[in-house]
Amino acid sequence: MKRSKTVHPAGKVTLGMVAQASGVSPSTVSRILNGTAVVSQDKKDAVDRAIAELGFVPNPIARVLAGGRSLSVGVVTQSIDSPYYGVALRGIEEVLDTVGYVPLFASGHWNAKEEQRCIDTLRARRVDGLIVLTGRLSDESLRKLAKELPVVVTGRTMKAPGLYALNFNDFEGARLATHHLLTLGHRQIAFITGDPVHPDAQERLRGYRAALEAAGVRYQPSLVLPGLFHEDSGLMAVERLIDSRQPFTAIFAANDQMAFGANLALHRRGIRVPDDVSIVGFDDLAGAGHAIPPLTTIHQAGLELGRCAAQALMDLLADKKPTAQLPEPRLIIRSSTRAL
Amino acid sequence: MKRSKTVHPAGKVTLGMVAQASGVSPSTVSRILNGTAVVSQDKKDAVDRAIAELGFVPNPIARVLAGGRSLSVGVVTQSIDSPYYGVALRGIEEVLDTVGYVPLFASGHWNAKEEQRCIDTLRARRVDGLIVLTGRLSDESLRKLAKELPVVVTGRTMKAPGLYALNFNDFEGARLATHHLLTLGHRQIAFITGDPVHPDAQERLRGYRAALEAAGVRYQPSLVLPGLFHEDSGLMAVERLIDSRQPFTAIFAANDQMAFGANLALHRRGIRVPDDVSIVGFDDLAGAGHAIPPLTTIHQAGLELGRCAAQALMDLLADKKPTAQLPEPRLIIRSSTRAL
DNA sequence: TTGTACGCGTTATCAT
DNA sequence: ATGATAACGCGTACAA
Repeated sequence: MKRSKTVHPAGKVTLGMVAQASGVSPSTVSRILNGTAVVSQDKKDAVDRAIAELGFVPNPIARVLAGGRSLSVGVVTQSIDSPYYGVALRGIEEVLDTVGYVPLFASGHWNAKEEQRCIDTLRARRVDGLIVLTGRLSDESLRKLAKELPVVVTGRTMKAPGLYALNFNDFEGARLATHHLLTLGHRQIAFITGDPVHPDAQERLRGYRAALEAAGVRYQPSLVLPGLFHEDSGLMAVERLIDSRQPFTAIFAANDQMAFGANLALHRRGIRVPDDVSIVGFDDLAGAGHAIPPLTTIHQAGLELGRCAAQALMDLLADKKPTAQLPEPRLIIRSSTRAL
Repeated sequence: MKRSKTVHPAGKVTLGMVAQASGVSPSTVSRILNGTAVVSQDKKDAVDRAIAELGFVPNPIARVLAGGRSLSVGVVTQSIDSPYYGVALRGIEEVLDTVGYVPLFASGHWNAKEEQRCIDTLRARRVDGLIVLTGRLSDESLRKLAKELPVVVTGRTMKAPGLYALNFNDFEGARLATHHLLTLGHRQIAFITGDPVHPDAQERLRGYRAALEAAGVRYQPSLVLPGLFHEDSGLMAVERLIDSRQPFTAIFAANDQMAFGANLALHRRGIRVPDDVSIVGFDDLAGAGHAIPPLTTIHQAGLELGRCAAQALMDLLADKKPTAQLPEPRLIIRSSTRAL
């Protein structure tokens, strides 16, 4: 058996060469490649063979310039190294890969202007669709965008033609977390909020209050501390809380990073977790299970988020109605909480 | 004052239109855009004005098809959500952004075949250069690759035309870590290795042994536990160590993730850190400072790695000799180590 | 069902 | 210094 020639990695072999080698016209090759029209079986076989022989790989650049699909989708994330969105990117990559699509990532850094720039760059590269992971863009600009190309957005609830929104049930997650603490007998539960400009942060606060109310526990504003979703803000919040001499037996942090910070603040003051105070986080980051103590938290499947978003976008691109749904938040009980 | 027209995000305005509007030929516009040749000031002014008026944005797709630069560079990382390489990606993004380049990320999952696929995909998209973050590709294939386009590779030491290699001093980092423990009076220092197929892992083992030797402490194979660079392997290594009843007062883990796992294993057995045993990690991940206790570790600037790699590639692309150098490893003393 | 001819937006080459 | 022209590799009317 003769082996076929070495595949040229950069794709020096052109569609035209394939056409020539198989004795058909370039259009026919193109049609076979894209399934644009019916082609007789024998020509198709000849072309397939030529493609294999020559190691032909379509040039995506030429393809898109000629008006075809780029088989790429733009992903606007906030920070390429975000501990939470990172796994979502992996989920996206995973499903795109199975259908021959390629993700193009760009970071908006929680800044509407930058996000818009990312989108412009991505569109200039002719992505077929766009996934926007949360961010600060207005619903309005997203709506407009969706008129130009399919868009999947996470972290909000909205409806628009050409757009699919995927949102977590932050309210329910926070309710679950607080309810867990309540069940353990805690009554003085501090809450470290996220940056209030995030709708998520507001929803989580609502969930906290709802759980309190349902249990007949009075809501105490002095127990809610402003946070910014990062470790240091959680740490400082707890230091302030301790200094305020406001008694508390548990802390619910609006995300794991702040829970880690809170945990450290407690540790520094010699307060034991969970013996003296319980902590629950939110997100279930990769590190949560290996923290000391392992953190009880709300699992917010980032991986699922990515997968669902990608799947929904593929549906949109195929003119199918997306049906992907995020799983409901789940309480993961580990070792940072215990009965009073 | 009349405002200029709304910028068309997708770039419907073409170079040809700009040429027409400013009364010059397309070639002249192109020349001005790329600085390819000298153009008279008045024509340049006219063109610049037209560009601004029309909100013209060059189409990168057409640009590259026509044989120009794509102003994009491919980055093959191992996992898009790697806690360590993630920040390197940020570093890359950061410097590319300042010079108008765009990164295209692809994940090789520590698999030479997949890495090669990534490279092919990236090259098909006509990236101007390539950054390969460590990985399993052979030096040989990298060398060949570098003949086709500029390549920057991290995690190995090699020289080849068109290629620039950037490597950490893993040996010195490990030596530093071990030496720190030795200085604190520890003599029975366990070492959790990384996956031995990584050259890094071998270097770190060498550094550990060298420090021991320099201090006149006997190397005990029973104190070195195989690990796989992730938390669970660190955890299991320590469980095995404890069960072996081999006495030890300190642990040096070849990366932070394994150190976290080790820490958890100790915690589960009621062994206190650093009171009973000291731990030092390697990498200085984002979470290391907020671990309980905050982890003493070797700082291996991932951000710098990314920045240097990007800078070196930009140099290569500009036909300049890259000079970027990684900073030497630094010992970060936090709270997981203490004198015996 | 298949082929021809043209266009996508830009850059390189060759004139001038 | 500037312009005309021909690629770049593919998709798609349109014609056959």
